[in-house]
Amino acid sequence: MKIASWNVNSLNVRLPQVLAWLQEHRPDVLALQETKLEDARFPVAVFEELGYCAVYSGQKTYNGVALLSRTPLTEVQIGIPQYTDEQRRVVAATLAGVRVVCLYVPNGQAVGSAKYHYKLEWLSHVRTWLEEELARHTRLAVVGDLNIAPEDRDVHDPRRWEGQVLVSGPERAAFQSLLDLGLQDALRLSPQSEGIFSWWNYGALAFRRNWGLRIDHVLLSGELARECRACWVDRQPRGNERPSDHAPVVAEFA
DNA sequence: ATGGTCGCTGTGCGA
Repeated sequence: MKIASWNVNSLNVRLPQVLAWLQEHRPDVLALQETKLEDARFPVAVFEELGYCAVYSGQKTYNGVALLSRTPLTEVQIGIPQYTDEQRRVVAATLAGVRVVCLYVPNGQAVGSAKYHYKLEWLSHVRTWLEEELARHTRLAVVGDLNIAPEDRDVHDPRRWEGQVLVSGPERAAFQSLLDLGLQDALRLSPQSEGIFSWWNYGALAFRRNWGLRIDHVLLSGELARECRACWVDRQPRGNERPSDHAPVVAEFA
């Protein structure tokens, strides 16, 4: 079993890259964020040709999430239950006995801004919901663009970033509160080299010099964490022509 | 080095 997540920053632009990546890596499930596509425009048929079914929740211009799976998706959940949010940022489904929650956490723009407060409120609603999801599903994976670099080692230049959005204390506390539910950061389950990031600013030098942040994550329930054999960031697509600013994160299971 | 770039829109905004 292989679970992957990728913020594609427009599925319309990135579709050829996503198709190529799916064919090369054949994950059982790929979670997408920032599809920026209304549901009527989601390219279901193209994915079906590759053997993937899809569930999606999108909107024009902003946000948009999807799950692509090689096996049928059941118990589909769009959005956070009991939290009204017009922004399309959440889709969850069950496949092959695994519950997968795909999140596109708000960016937050700047510490103290209205969008920052929305981010923290949104995360607290996610936490409440995931607590219930964990009670219902012992095999749970929470994946996506969480827009939080949880530790200084997830930041290329921690001093420069100190206190900024994506690394601020309240955001990191919100991330920790998800771990406190009993979720584990898959990438940190085994020893890692330094400088593993999943996002690099657009611009000629950022990726080449590895000026990045690790803000895309795979979080696993205890049962799935025990089955996890490896977790890595695939930097290859970030070097494509017209890349997304994010790279895929992949977790492999026994 | 967090926009010096993108994507989508529409002459600006969000990331």
